[in-house]
Amino acid sequence: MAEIPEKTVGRLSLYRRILGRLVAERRSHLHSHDLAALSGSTAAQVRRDLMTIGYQGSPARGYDVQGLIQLIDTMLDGPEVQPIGLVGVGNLGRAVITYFSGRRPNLKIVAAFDDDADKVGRHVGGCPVHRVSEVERVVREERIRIGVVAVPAEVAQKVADLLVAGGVRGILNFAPVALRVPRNVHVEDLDMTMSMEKVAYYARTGPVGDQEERRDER
Amino acid sequence: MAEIPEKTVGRLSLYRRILGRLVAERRSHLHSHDLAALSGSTAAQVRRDLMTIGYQGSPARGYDVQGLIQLIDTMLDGPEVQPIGLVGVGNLGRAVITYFSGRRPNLKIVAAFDDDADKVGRHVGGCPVHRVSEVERVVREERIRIGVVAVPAEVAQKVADLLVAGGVRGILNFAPVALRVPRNVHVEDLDMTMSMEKVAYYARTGPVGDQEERRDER
DNA sequence: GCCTGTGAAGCTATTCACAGCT
DNA sequence: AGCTGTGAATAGCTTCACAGGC
Repeated sequence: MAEIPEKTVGRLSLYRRILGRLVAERRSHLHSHDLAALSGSTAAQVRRDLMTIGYQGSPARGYDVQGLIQLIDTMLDGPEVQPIGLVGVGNLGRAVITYFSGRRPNLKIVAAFDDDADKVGRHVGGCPVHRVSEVERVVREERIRIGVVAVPAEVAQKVADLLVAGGVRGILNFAPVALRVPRNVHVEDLDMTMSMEKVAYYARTGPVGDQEERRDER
Repeated sequence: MAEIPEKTVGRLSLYRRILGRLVAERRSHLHSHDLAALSGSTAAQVRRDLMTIGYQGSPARGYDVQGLIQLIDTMLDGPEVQPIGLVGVGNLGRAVITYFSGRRPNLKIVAAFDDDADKVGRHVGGCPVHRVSEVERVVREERIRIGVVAVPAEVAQKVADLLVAGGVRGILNFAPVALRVPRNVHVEDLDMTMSMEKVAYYARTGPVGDQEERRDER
């Protein structure tokens, strides 16, 4: 299977979500420009992306919604369920657990970790909370391949080390630090502060253009 | 003032945070490769970034920490405080409010909005919660320029419209939809599902390379 | 006519590599 | 020797534009 470029993976994930909604509306086909409008992209971009994963449409009907979803599923998720472990059950951690419960059945948060005595031993969103010292053991035993770091910056590296020791292959990192991990572990940073500061910058200096033009009319 | 490219803005925000920690450690100067190591970037990248904002170092001592922080401050934040409004006081909304309280004094969440009767009229993290129907009025009255959308996807567009009507110039969007806004409003998407799916993809297919190599040794 | 698939062009971002300074 | 500043080269990503098909 060919390597899919990072940006493309992101868009495919977005396309899939949009297509899921279309299925609910009994829509069976759509054209590249439809998907472009719905995803805030361009028709050429959509065609290029689908080309990368080798999906074929027909000029007459466009792309088949069901078939496309299925292909994206196999490209991105693979066949089996991927168990996920999350460290840090604060507001953010809880939000993440809630967000994911049931949303993508193939990506399942199966264990949470926190050292707050009020949380250990209980369940949050159907997910058992263990002590942080148990990370390595549980990750290994449950064959968890993906870790979520939702702890303060000060302890993020320590937590990442534990996850890696347990054998995770990917980390979703909410802490605003550059984690050091072995090469074969993929880190995806999701940094709220950085995003907020980007918005602030563009809100302050951005284009003072015509009020009525809209993003997706390109 | 020149336009700073989007990617660079992100890295500058990261550099600033790192430099802040260095100040606490009484470090007065650092070289491009130091900042590169701390931020998970490369020395050439750091030099290029600092060049774009016109900061000068000396080959002997490197870059002055305090001066650099100050320049990034003026480049990114501007002089006055930017008030922020947040819609959706669920776990995620609360996490965002907590995250930002006090962290960057120039970016202050001054108003929250939710329709849950248990929340309206109370304070969350020192921030008053209004009814969603009040968004436009409060945004206008408080001169809020930045909105945070932390509501479910179904109502995100409606909320964005209210924020825009009130006059925001930038939106930080946590909802997994492509918001349609006027051209002069900057939208920054922060999509957990997408990031998680990216991690899952790379965790599954990523390099099976040598266990011991580390990210930042380039 | 309007669509897809795609080579080629165009753009943006990153990295190289080296002159110049200390 | 080791650093910064930067033109030039490279790599990566997006858009153009058009052939081919219904």
